[in-house]
Amino acid sequence: MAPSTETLTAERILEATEEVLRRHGPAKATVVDVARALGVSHGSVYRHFRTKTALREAVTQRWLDRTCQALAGTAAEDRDPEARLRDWIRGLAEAKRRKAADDPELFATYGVLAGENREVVAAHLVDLIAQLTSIVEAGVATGAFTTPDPEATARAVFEATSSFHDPRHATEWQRPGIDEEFTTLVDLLVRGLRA
Amino acid sequence: MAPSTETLTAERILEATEEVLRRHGPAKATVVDVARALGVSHGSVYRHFRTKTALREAVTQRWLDRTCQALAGTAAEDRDPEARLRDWIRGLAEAKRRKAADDPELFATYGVLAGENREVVAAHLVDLIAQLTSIVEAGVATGAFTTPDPEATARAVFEATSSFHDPRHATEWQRPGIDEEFTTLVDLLVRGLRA
DNA sequence: CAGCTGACAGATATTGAAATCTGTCAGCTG
DNA sequence: CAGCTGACAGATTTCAATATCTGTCAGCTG
Repeated sequence: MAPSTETLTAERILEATEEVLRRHGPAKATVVDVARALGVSHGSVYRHFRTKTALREAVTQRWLDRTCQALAGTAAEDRDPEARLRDWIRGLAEAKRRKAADDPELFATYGVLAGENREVVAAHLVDLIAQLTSIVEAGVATGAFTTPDPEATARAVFEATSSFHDPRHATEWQRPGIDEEFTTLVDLLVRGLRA
Repeated sequence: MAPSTETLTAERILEATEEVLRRHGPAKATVVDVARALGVSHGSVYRHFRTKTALREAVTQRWLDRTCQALAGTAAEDRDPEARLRDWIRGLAEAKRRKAADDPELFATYGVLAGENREVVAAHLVDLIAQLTSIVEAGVATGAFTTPDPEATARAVFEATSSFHDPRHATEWQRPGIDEEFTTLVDLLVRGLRA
């Protein structure tokens, strides 16, 4: 790849890393490949990321943050909490399904990265559950929902729907009738939440 | 291992296969190992199982059937459906957790086998969901539960609790507070089921 | 002189030849 | 003669030599 005149930034390295991961897959993507894609020596990459592990961690976080930001809107809106809860969960499930369907190889690659970076994933889940908690709390405030512990309930709703958003279940997202199954489950959960 | 005077049966081969899998793990367990453990030539094993794949399938089914049978009792009892539903799900989750905790390596081995034998697993899930459906139907009959489609609802309850019984989530079964999370989720689901 | 390069040591991955395994079957054995 | 054996061909796995990669750093460059 042609050397660039632009400054070498962490962001540019992360972009190149994602591209290299897309091309080569998680097993064969090397720091040397990333440097080559940027037209620099691999030593320069190490100036921005201490280790290959740190680079992979950062690219994983970047990927997860994108999902988080897309949902933050729904979580912060000021309207019917029940509808927002439905929209939020559906948004999460559909975002994941779309990514898995659009580029299965890249999705599988990030599945591997997620497995390598449990702590980054854990922090991501904390973020997501915090968003969901805020919706449940809003529902309790309007009297739409009843629960002694909104945080625990939000976690329960999140786990209950995990087969529709956890990448480990991605192979099952193609079966027919999955939309009906999802709706049945969300209906059941919402009934359990209601006052 | 000393040659045995007993007749060589499919069941004896399956027992030996499980032992070999326990000792060597899924990657290194060979048909020759199984034959050696039984004191016969590997040709004899092929008299009972057409291929190594068929042998692994059979041993996987045997393993899954044991769980199924343990739960069939709870599903068939004649008492309060709500309590039975709670007991059944808890029984399923605890059986899996116990196996994972007692012999993590063997559990991981069967995780690999399950991944290799999706169809066997699918049939197992059909069985389990049928059991759960019979409990939900009993609840609808007594008026304890309300649902337009007991089978779909049973499936929803099964999927909702999958993070507590699906082996792919086994790494999370050690975290503290998991019992409370399980109880919170089952309470939520039961509330949704009630008339 | 801030940022980059490229040679280097140790760690990791690739490769291809040798060893082992799978699945078959003609013939042995009780 | 029903059931088992063991030699065999082709497929797969192992292993050790070879190549590549990671992470460092002294020195170059703009």
